[in-house]
Amino acid sequence: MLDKKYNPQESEQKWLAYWNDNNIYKFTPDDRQVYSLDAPPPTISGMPHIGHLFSYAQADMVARFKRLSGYNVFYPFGFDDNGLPSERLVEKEQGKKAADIGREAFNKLCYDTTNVYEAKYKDIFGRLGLSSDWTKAFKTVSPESIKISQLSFLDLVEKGYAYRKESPALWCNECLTSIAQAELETKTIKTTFNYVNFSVKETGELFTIATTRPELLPAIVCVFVNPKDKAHKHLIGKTAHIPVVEVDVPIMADDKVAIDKGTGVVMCCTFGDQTDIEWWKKYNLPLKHIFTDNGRIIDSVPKYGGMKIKEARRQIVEDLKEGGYIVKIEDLEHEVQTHERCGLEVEYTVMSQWFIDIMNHKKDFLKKGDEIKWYPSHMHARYNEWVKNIAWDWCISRQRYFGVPFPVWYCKKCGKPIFARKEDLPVNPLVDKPHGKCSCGCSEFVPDTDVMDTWATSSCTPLLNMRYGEKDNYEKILRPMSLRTNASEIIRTWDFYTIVKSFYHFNERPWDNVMISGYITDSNGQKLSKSKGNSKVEPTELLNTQSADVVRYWAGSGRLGTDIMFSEDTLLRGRKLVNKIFNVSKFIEMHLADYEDKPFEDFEYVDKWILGCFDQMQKSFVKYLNDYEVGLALNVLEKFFWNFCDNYIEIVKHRLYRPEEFGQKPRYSGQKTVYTLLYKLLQDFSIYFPFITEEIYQNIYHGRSVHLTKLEPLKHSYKNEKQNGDLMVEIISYARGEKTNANVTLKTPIKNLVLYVCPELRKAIEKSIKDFKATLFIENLTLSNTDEGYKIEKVELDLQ
RNA sequence: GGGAGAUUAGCUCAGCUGGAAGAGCAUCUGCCUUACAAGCAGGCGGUCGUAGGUUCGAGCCCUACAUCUCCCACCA
Repeated sequence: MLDKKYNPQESEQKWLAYWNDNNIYKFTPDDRQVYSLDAPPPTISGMPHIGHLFSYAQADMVARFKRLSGYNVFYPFGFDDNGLPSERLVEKEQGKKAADIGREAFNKLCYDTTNVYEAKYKDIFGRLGLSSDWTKAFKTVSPESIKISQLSFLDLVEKGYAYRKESPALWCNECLTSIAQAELETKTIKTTFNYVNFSVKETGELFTIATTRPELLPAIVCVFVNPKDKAHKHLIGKTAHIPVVEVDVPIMADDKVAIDKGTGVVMCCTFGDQTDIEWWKKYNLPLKHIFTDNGRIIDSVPKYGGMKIKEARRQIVEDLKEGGYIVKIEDLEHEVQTHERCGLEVEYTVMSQWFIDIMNHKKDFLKKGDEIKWYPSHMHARYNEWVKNIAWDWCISRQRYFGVPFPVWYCKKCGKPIFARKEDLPVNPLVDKPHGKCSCGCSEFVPDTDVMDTWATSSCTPLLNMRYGEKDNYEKILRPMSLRTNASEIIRTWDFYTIVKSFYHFNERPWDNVMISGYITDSNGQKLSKSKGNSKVEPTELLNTQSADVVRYWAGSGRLGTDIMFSEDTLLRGRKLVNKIFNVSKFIEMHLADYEDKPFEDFEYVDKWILGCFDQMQKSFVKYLNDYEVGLALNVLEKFFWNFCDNYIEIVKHRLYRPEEFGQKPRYSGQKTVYTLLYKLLQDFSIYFPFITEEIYQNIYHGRSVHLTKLEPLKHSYKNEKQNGDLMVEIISYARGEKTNANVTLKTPIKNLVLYVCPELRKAIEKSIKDFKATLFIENLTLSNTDEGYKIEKVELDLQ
């Protein structure tokens, strides 16, 4: 028996335990077709926010739909707990930098800290009702994951897609590591545009250069002008003298210089930006690297050596002013590249690092992208845009501690790398020794002290899921996986890198489908994020005050890929819906006390009408879900459900209550209808509300779990009753309106109802005459004929 | 500057391959009706961002513009 009132907090705990104890979501391969989800392992960089609930709940809805559709659903959960995000969390909590704590101690802190947070994540996502197989949960920093990441790396080395090179790289002075292009974030900052006079050594002529980075004056290796620039082309071939630092550099020509930008003369430093690197390579310019790894000017630079970058900037401007070289200084707001993990401006450095080839295979990555179905489809354009515009190979070396180590040592004598043997993985080169000698005969080695980029590991999630390289693996069933789910911000990282790896390892797409969710925005329409501090409600608080089912209602509303506002209104709507589901179930349960399910087809007219409505709804419900449109599917389901409650139940209740008046068979027809439809409604709603539907299902249908049932269409589509049934409801609605307008209760009898109806509608009403009269409390009904539709001639209320 | 999306009722959002503008919230009016007052029945409320175009017919298709959001590129 269902309780008088539903207690979500109690019930949700109960079913969580039940699902867990009975392995309801456990994945075991069998003869069913597998549907596999590659859901994002959340980055462990702090507590999750409600945006996480949103996108993970949507993925779960798909998993649940596929399970109900008869697939054997593979839906593991993972934690992305290695790399910079976790390191920064620990540094923040400790109030110390990794380098000050020391590698070993720091790594231990990272393990401990991420464990604590993972338990919290697991608790929150569990409570949200994710139907994940937690026994298949993975961590990207576990020995198994390290092994697979290293194996993946070695495979790329073998195939020639990973290479080590001394090369310019993006460098973060705050995190003390190199980073990849995908980790950049643009930020608008206020700065100054400094117009500085340089002179031509040969003629003494002055010309002006505009720069936002005067501290780079000591790093200038060349000055460029556009060969078509009439004002400056005569400078080409001459020598520029740089004031203050007193250095001479050549003046050269390049088409890339924009004549109308700044002064039309550009200083080329090593390195101030991407173009500098291009020119440096193109013209084989000398290298003047003037920054230290922690953001200072190197000591060998006279006067400015040892200063912090910004300090040096101020000082150089001062010195330029003093020497009379500054023409003017303008305030400027412009966009700079910052590191997404810390928000600080990035610099460039030159060092030996591991790269994965991106630039030579862009076309292949685009092609693989074309083979994947993107939902919503315009997200494909975002992917294409990123791949087309990417300018660097993927630098995967990070000069950090907590992550997957490179299974590589370098020969002390000749510097040649020696790789770990695959059978020895996972290895830690700092502890383990390589197998054998270098080809030069030397047997002394230096370990690679770097760790891999976070994305180098998380791009392995399909590999982790299939247990790549293991004997007893899932390659057969998970190549490719069915669905990747994530928010749009990581298309360029997680999605892209996963495609890269899948292409290099298997020459195939990693998944058949990608489902991209939108963002949660605050009441001003701005994306919720920790850095903006506009995420006010905590997930736990939300789940406690609203119940998981209601939170999921909110998460499941709206169109796929569309941003959604955090809205109390939507939560209220969810609360009402969940409440209604419980109440109508209670009503139905009450009328099923003596019900015995047996084959029966001779339904009453109104019963066929509602069955037909359901059938029609169910078709579009399934269609939407097959397109991953969980929100639109919920819309049609919800609409049907309220029609079921407010119209059908109101009609059938008289028949259910009073068999002596209506007869046993019509009552059974009603019972069979509500029994059948409630079951199907519970199935449909179970995708969104796994808890309350289980509660009701267990009380009325007594199966193992509603989540292990199978969606099946009705035997018939009951199309014939749809149109005239709808018209009858219209008439009922009109008559109710008359009662409401008269300020009387809906139980007020109608003394006389006079209708003109078309022949088809007349038949319908006559077939359901008892239901019709009972619903409106009609004492006398007069039906007259008309050609088309109906006309309500008279509604005479009994106002006694 | 490049790419993507959005713009529909006071608010939050649906609106399918073009065919008489929808829901919830809010607001107003009734109603304790043998599941539900966290309910039920009704009412008010919209030049579908602007301007053109295609069409018998446009919220939907095309063009331009405006505003907002997201992603990218711009450190000269």
